[in-house]
Amino acid sequence: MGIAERKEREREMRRNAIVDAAERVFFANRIDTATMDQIAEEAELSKGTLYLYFGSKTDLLLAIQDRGTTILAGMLAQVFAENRKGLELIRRLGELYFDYARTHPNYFHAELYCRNQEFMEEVAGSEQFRKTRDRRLEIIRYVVKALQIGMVDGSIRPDINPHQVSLQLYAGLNGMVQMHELLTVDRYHKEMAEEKLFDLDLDTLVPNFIEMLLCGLRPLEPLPSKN
Amino acid sequence: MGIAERKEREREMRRNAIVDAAERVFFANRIDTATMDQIAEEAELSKGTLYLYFGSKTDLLLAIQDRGTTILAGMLAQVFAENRKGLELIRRLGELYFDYARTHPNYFHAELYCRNQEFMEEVAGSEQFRKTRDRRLEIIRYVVKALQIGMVDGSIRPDINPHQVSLQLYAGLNGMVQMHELLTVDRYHKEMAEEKLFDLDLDTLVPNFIEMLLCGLRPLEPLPSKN
Amino acid sequence: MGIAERKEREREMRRNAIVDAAERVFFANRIDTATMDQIAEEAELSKGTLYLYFGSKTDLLLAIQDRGTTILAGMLAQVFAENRKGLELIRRLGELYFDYARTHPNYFHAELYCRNQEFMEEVAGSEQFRKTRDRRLEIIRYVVKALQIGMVDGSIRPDINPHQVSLQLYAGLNGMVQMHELLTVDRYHKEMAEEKLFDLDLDTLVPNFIEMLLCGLRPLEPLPSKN
Amino acid sequence: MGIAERKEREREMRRNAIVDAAERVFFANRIDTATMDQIAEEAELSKGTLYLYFGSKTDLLLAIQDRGTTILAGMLAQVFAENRKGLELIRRLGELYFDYARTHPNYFHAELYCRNQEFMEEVAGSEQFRKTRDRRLEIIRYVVKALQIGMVDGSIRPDINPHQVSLQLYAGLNGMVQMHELLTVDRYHKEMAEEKLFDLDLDTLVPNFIEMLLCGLRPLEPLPSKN
DNA sequence: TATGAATGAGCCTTCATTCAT
DNA sequence: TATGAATGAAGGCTCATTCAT
Repeated sequence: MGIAERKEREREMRRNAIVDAAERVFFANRIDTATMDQIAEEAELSKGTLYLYFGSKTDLLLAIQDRGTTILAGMLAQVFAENRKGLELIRRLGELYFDYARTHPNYFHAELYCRNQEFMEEVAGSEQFRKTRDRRLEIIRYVVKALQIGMVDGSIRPDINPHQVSLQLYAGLNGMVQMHELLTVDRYHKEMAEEKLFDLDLDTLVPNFIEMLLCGLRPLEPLPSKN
Repeated sequence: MGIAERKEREREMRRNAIVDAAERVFFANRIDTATMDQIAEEAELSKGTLYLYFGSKTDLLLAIQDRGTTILAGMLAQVFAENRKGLELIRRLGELYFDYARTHPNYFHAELYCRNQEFMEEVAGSEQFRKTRDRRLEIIRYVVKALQIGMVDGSIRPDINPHQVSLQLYAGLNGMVQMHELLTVDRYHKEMAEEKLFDLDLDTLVPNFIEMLLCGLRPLEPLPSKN
Repeated sequence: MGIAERKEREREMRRNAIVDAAERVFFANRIDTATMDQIAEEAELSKGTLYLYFGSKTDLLLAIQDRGTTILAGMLAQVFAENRKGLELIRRLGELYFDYARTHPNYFHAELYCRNQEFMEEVAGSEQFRKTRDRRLEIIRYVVKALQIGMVDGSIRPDINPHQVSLQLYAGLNGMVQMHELLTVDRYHKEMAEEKLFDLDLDTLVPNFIEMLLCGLRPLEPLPSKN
Repeated sequence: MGIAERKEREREMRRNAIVDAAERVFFANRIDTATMDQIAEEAELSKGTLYLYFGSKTDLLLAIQDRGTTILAGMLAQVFAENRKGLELIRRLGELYFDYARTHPNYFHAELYCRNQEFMEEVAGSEQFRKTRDRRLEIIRYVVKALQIGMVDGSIRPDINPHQVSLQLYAGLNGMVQMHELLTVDRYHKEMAEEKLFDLDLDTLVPNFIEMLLCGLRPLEPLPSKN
């Protein structure tokens, strides 16, 4: 018994070590220039061994993405521990997503890298992909859950489709955070921000956007209650 | 004189013919699998000639993106011809952006393909890039303009920073439309939509999102006016 | 003693089981695409164990070839049980070789696969190879034997060198049967046969060839006997 | 005009130079161990250039085979210049095939290497292959032609199917020459020959075999000559 | 201006074999 | 005896870009 378990444990550790090495390589430079040779060297393992644990370079990237998503899911899960109104939960989820993007820029960046038709077409069918996709859906389910809570406690309009809106919030916020990343990191957008082509405040850009989104969720008529 | 002009005209035509060919190739399959050989053959030109007109394969892609942006700018410009309130202009701009994505999926897709750190890092410094970037800013300036109009005519809250908000609207809507594209095209998201993992209506997803954004732009207190 | 014997017996059984598995894998697709991993899985054994019984992948193939040759030898041996003239024996041996190729195409094919300089160079020196080679010689000795019988009973020219001729018959027939296999199996030759590039009858091709060979074995002057 | 021709000529020369280099590499060691890197180095050309002229390593091998077949065809063609009876033509064709195998062992060896199901399956469909195959058929057509001549001039039985018999002669002789090559070159068969396991005379082995084949072609009735 | 032959670095993946346990 | 994780060399092929003509 113990022996099988130990083997399993060791295998898992090695798997993790490989992902660690892959992260270092993928994150060191541009993701698309990383090579399996580099990763093998970084992991102090032969290239063949890499393929013992991961079917392809892409699977490795997917595993990294998975780590990121797991971290994010962990952050979001805690929100529900506190007792809050639905709208407030939504705000917190949004803020945490932004926090995540800033505290784990590499993971966030890796996700962006993978989120395009070309990449997905290549990946479709991989086992690793299915796993990653499912974990991804979890994230959105948190939003659905928060919306439903809000619809019940009255902090959110009761006439919305929580599935539809969760996706809108997720997609919209994602676009905003992605833009924020580009403005922060990228030479081109940096210019735009710094050269004052536009008058921007990078610190409030995303939080304000979240507030903007929340406006659309609030119950339409606070007036009747006034009566 | 005439000679120089004719030469210039001819050069421009050939340039266009090359971009035409590049489009056909890039759009025929996955963008990332297109090769300069294919483009040269499609253009019935030698590979060397391609490099006489475009510094790199990337520049070619940028030129295509530029075409798309030009089309979009043309669509948006017309909005201002009509006499509307600022908020209404914003709505129209949003709707047109969505229209654009649906009626020119290839151009839209090309833009998405280019909007990532890896690609931009590679492109930075290219002449073509500067041109494309500027045209891109034009788009956002339309939003700024509409916001300013609205701030004056009272249809939009006066206490916003139009630069900041224009970017929020642009980025947020972009994220939403990108998601819409994935849901429409991609197997993975298609599943999500069709298998009813989520209860979605792809036709109203984006329009409703636009309305949600507008909520945040409306003047805060319609109440006083009621009194 | 009993223990040592049992162990030996068990070892032999396992060895056979491995060859069984190897056959299934080698014969399932193209011989050259089979891998030791596949064989190990098919044998429900670890790869390491395979190497406990066979020194190399090639040895495994050699063992398979050996099986084929053993089958063939068994078929040929029976010919001598019947009481026939030498020339008739030769005819029967030829026919049986053809029968063998048709009834055991996989074994025959494996032999062809191994019968080339490249393969043999790699194999030379292996124990398994020596064994296979010897069994192969057995086959030719049957031909020698039949020739000698015929030289005595007058059905075959007495002025031949039976060693030399046995090899000629073996090699010539082998070339013919190999061609027959290609014409039957291979797309390219199939074309040739079917598209009537050549007017061929695959059923009589080999038998007629055998008769052609027999012509050269018959005593030169049937005339004197006429007197 | 002249310019296009010169280019074409240069291209052909380079193509030839590449095949030259490929020959040197393929023939230096075992055919199956040659690599494109080696060939590129030998040709003092980049690997990429190789692929400009040949679609694959296999095509290169096919081109070499083609050279061999062309040489053989050239040798055989001359036979018909002389005025001979059909049977004599057949004998000459057989002798020349053997000559070819001895004077161009590398080409002959290359052909043997390619003549197996595995290789052909891989090659099927290649342009180069079609060319090679056609040239190969030419060879057999010479045999058909000689047979037909013999059937007319009475030196060959008139009741044969020349297509069928040509293939039998070709295949049979090929098997014999292949065996001769193995006996000459290969360690294993060499042993057999030298250790007197068999009493063989390598010099007469093939010629005698040809005579044996001819026996089957002669008109059935030498009887009339008795009159 | 136009050509297209040449480049050559680079890349992912495969697999027979070994060896510590 | 049996395992299976690890090896690592090998290998065919691609393609953006250059440059002599």
